[in-house]
Amino acid sequence: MPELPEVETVRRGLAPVMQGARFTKVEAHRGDLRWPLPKDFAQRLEGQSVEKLGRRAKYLLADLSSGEVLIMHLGMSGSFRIAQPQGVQTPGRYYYGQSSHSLHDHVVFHMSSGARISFNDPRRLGMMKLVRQADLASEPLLRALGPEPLDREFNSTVLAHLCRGKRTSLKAALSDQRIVAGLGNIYVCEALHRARLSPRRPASSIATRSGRPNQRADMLVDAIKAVLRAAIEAGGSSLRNHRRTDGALGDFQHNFRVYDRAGKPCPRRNCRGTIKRIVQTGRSTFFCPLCQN
DNA sequence: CCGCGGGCCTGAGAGC
DNA sequence: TGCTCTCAGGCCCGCG
Repeated sequence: MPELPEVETVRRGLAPVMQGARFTKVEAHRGDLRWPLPKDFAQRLEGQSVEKLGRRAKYLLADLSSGEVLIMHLGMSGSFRIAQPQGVQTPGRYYYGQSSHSLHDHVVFHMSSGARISFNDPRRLGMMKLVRQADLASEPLLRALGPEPLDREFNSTVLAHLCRGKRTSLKAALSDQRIVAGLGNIYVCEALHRARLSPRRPASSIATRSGRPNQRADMLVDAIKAVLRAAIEAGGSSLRNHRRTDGALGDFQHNFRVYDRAGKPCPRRNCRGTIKRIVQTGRSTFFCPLCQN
């Protein structure tokens, strides 16, 4: 499921009930996620409080009072749902007892804030891992990640430099977490359409031979930032599994310009093209062959 | 270094 | 109704 906007939506939902709260009880119903949970997973969390819930790329990072960091990834189908205890009922929320815990709720956090947080992941391609804070910089999952696209430091100079000399396609380059961290199949397609760039174009073509950004690089960076901001604003995109932590759907899927719109007219003003689906590096790419060059 | 394909999993939807 | 096939928002690994 989740790309940067979905993960950020989840982070914003979880932060109010996790930050400053303590794990009073942790249930690991299934430990065989993408990688097995450590045997002492629950014990290492129980009693610890969450000092901060952050995000890096598509990873959620909970800084714990123990000096460890809980790294969480939603894989393709992971989601978190918050249930509030009876007594602090808010309309539209799920409550204890109303849906106790369902088939794919593999991990459940009970927090001192009163919230019960369930991690649901049908395909079990998600993961959780505990590492020492001091080891975070050398953590293999995070070490090679490229810049955060919404940070100031992500600009056309940086992107052009990273794409310099790359003969691989723009689509593949933007999907590569080492070049820019957090984009996935949807937002790469959407950003390229907004930037009017063909997904088939060589990545190197956004840079001059010496690695300086050209106009295409400027367009692309603006498009990436714009689409991610808009998607976060909309609470992410709900196709199959993504939900906000209160169970509500995200809204951004209604704003897709190309993703999953093969055969439909290009939404760009005055463009008479038809959205096409092709396969690149084993994944569907959607684009308008007329206005994306 | 690079691209590609396979693998990890389950479930939804299409077609027969 | 039920079977089979394909595909899905991610990412790691090994091959050539």
